[in-house]
Amino acid sequence: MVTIADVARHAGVAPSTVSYVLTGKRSISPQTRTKVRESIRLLGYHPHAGARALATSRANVVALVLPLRHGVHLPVVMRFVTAAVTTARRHDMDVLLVTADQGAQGLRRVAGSAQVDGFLVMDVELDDDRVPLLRQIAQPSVLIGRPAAVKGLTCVDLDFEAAGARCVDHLADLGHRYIGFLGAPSVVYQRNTGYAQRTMAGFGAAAMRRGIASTALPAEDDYESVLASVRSLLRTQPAMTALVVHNEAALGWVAGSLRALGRRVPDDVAVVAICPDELAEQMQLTSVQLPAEELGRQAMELLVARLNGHPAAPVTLLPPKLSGRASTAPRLRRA
Amino acid sequence: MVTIADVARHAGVAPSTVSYVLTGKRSISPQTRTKVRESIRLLGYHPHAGARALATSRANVVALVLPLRHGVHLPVVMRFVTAAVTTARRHDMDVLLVTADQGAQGLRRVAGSAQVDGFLVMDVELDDDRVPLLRQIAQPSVLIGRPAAVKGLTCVDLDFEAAGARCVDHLADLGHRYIGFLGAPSVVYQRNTGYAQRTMAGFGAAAMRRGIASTALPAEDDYESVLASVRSLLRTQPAMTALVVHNEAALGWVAGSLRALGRRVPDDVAVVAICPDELAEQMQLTSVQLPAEELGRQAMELLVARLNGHPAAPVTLLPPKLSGRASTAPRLRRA
DNA sequence: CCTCCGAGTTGAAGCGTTTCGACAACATTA
DNA sequence: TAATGTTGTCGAAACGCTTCAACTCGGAGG
Repeated sequence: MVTIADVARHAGVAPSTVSYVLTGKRSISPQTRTKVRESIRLLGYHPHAGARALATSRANVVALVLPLRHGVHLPVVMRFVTAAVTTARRHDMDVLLVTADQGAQGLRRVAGSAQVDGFLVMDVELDDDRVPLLRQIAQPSVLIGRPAAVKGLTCVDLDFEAAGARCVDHLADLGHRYIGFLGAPSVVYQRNTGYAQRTMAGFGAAAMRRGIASTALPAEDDYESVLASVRSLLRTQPAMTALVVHNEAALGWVAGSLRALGRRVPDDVAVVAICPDELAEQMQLTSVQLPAEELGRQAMELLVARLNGHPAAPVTLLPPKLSGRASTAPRLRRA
Repeated sequence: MVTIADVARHAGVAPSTVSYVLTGKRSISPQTRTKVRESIRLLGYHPHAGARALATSRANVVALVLPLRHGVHLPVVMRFVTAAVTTARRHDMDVLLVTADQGAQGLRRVAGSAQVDGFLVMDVELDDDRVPLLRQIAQPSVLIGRPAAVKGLTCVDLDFEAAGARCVDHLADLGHRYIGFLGAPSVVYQRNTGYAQRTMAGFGAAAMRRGIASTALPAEDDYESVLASVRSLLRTQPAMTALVVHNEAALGWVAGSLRALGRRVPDDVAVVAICPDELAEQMQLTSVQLPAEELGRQAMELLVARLNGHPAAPVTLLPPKLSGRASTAPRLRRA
């Protein structure tokens, strides 16, 4: 391995001078600078990351903690990952992959060994057992998702309340007055999953605000259950002309269920989904997107900022974006 | 930060003793061992990764180089990643994420700075510009995929020849005598993508071997093109009763195209896909799987073996597995 | 009884950086 | 001219760990 001493010898200067050329922390005469640069190039010198980490107590690596639970939409995770990595690289940082199955234990290990300078934790739930740990450790962290208590944390999330509301507004603007909501499986609401509850809340509040009748039900992810839920919605509210679906797994069965119950999309019932854009595109559904790239980028930027000592707001919410597609159409005024 | 010296002081021994307790490289009396262990636990000591890397010239980290090209199937990549990470952790290694867009340049940087002990490179093509570099650098590497020249490398791959052949055999056993092959978009064959060509080759050879008439065509990934390709296949070989599809993007249009041309699946034309299992499951297609987990696991095991100085075969091929589903059915003997 | 040996422990020398204080050499000010 | 900065460079001391050579201390072997 070629060391800084080799470079120094080759350039006829002291090792410290080489270091200063590299870091720019002291003024160096143009002559020596170019001489050193040349030696570095010639010898193919790369600073030893470990040595540097030891000397500076900075690893220039951040940990990316990924969920691998069954049920997370993998393409979205990947999108997020690439955005995060790209952003990290732009700040000369590398990314260490930590899987959520390693748990709080794994985080403690990585943090304790000073392998990373910070953490980016995806898929944080309302009551996440990693949060207390993240508060303890020396390294700053940024969370994707929003736990119950965000004090002292830095969280980034899609504004799910606004997303739910956005769906209502879109449908209301089209003339719909009776709207249904098909949510995640009931277990998702049972374990405290923030985004599901928040979407519901936003949906409900918006409907009230616009004077619209709304009904909500969870949906399991098989055809029979979806059919049952949709039937139940229609029975409760026979005049229902629009449906908001916040359940990726159920999405595939919604149109079929409606059809089976004698309703066509969008003529009889309009559908708006809250889901990854590619799914919506594939099924030609009007949808509110899950902005994976934007989340990844933002989260990493915030983390880098915190690493550089800048403060950050506890919560950053991304505004929802709605893309109109074939599953909603202007509602004709009825008699 | 709590250092090894702190632990040593607390336990009343020398730092070196603590180190030996940790690494087990010298015999330590049971008393001191437990005493030291206790101090470690009490103080919450974790060895500083950088310092360790510096002293041992081993980072205990491997780089995972991921493709992010458009067109790779993200869920498969994720599956692969999780298997690789899990396996790495089992050997007390961590994983540094490197995206392919950082190119050979990025690999050189990571290798040069001794950040990692080895490389796991996904999605290697026949003529990959990273291969020469991988040969040069100090760290060993394992490739997923097979470049043209594998001498001195360690590659893991699905046996695509066998996969192509397996499809033919399955269909031949069901009584089919005229089989078509719908391949990747032609650009994929133009740039040298090993797996596509190998599958074709295996398919063709098996057909010859079984005395079966075969025709092959590429397919672009929109409905019109797929339809055109299928029509063309049927025109060339009107007696065709089975189709092997090696094109994830086209998969969705195949049944539709056949239907549009008056053929039902599986009664008129049986279909076998070579694709990720979940896609096949979703569309109820008989398929040869892409064993992402197995590839990830095997690749990482091989890499770890090489890191420990064990030699490894240049090429490890995983046998294809076929899962029967609704898109193929036994062929009735015709008059 | 002396020597030799092995088990257990230690001190110190690295590993490759960064960074602080010191020091020339020269320019500026009083 | 003497005092005072400024600029560019250097030497040496960390940073926290591993590991080698050396040492001590019982016990076994002659």
